[in-house]
Amino acid sequence: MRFSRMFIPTLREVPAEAEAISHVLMLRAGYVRQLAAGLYIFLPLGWRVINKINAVLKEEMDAIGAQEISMPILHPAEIWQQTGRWGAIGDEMFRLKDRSDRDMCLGMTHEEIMTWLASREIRSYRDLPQVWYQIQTKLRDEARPKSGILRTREFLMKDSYSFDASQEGLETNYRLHADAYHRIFERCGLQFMMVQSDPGMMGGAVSHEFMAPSPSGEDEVAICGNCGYSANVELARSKPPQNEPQDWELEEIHTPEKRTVQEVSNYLKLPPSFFLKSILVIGSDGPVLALVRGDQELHEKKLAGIIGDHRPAQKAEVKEILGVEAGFIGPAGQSVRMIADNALKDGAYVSGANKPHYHLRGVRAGRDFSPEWSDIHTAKAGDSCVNCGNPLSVEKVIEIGNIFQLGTKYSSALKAHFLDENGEEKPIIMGSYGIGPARIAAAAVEQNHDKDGIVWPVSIAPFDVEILPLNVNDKNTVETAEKIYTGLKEQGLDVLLDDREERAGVKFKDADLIGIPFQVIIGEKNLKEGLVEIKDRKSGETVKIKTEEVPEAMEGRFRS
RNA sequence: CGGGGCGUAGCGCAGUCUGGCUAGCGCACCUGCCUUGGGAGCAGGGGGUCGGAGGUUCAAAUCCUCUCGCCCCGACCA
Repeated sequence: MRFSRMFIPTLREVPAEAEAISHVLMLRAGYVRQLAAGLYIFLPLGWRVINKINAVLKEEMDAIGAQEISMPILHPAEIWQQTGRWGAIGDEMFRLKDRSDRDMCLGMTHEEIMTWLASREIRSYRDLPQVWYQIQTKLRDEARPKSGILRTREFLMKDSYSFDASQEGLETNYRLHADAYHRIFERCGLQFMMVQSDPGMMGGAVSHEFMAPSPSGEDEVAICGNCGYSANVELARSKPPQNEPQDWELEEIHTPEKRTVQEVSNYLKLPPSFFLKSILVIGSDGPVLALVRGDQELHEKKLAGIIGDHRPAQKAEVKEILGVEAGFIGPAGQSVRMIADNALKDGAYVSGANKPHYHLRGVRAGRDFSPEWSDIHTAKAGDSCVNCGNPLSVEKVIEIGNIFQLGTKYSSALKAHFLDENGEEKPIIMGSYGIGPARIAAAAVEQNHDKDGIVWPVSIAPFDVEILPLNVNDKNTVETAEKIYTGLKEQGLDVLLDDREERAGVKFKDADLIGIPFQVIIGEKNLKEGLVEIKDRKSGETVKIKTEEVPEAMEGRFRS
């Protein structure tokens, strides 16, 4: 491809709207343009990257026996109503009506439609297993699209769905997908990890996420460097550092106007970890007092996993339900439902005394209050691993893929049944598996760039080699460039020839910005000695070689 | 949806508080000359409903009201 004829609108300056590094670089290097919030155009370079990623996806999916199909994006509401998601999903679903006033929606995922197909076509255990996938557009009316192509309202997704006759079959397909995902992300040159995740509204019991560490990531994972435990902080369990044992007698302490843990902590000169934080929430079955240690944060989702949807109590409600104003509440003597974090099982604590301007020192679980126990705090760096005790670290990550064991949630709802060996009718056991190609691209840029621009992993770069004839008015330079260009193409490489009539500096800057892995630099002076340079974009290393050695040198770089 | 910021040429911005000449600067773009190893130089040139609507005023990019859009933080996120 000739640079002069390819649409590569590079920018010298950073567009004001871009914040995330991948966003800035992909705009500047001419890979994408924004149409509206969360809607992106992929320009020729960007689309080449996506296609390279998709090719890897297809190879690896085909390799585990998955079959590519294509589903509509426009869906009838009826099927979504049958699984209950028409009602369960809120504003995030794009909804519309067709000309005959029939409710429709735009597909945000395809469990429903895939299961609908299975329900009509699969009759017998002999038809199973099946694994179907597609690489296709999803639409979600995100509350807040952000970070360029990391979170958009319309995006491509490789989604696959497995259909099995048994749990063992599901587990096999789940493992096959996990293995394929490892190969995919490795081939795409990403640093990544597989972590336990919360299945959320997808339903099902087991799920994992594939996470690429990056400061632009929206998620956080807790990682144990010792035993390998890793999980999204949404469900990561941890043990906060233990307190020194105290032999406090139960005693009321006057704490005038001191309400928050921080205030009382300063006042009593006692670290927050010796406090017991009481948080009253209102659930669907009434008020619940959540108890966490003073240095920990309550995790809403973990609590929701136990009591369901809930909201914080208002000040008036606190007084009405517990008989004391907020800031001085504590578990001792209260009779509402209590859920306490495991960290509070041992030791003595300071809590509110349920009496204005007083706190209680020496409160002990079992003696002074008897809650239900669970892990409801947010895991944070420095907490200990629940498996091995090693300190956990917490990292920001981009979610690049996920896998779910769905079970029979969708097959039961849509009557996707099969007859087993005994002639018994059973729901198909399903799994679903997703990867976002654009997120792979963005994560690759986040993880591979320098001050000059993008440094693409070879496997997903838009081109393998860029040729830079520095002076296109020099006949010898042009002829050499053309010869090398033709030769490399014949070798099967994707080659970009910067044939523009630009000064050398401009070509160097653009080449580094665009980030193609190798540059062949053709300058007049070297050429007089029959030499050209090959630059490795990643290391910055340059070697001079004879013109006729270029094909061999490039072959060597791509053979490995 | 809550909080904050921004909207002036393709991009980056100044001008807005304190209304007043023909709306300005850098880059990009076009023409010519020149130059060709890290975003050159000189000369000339094109490009603007100042996000939109309404209002105040002799006069509005600037003040007022409404509205649309984009970004960031939070909530949300199948």
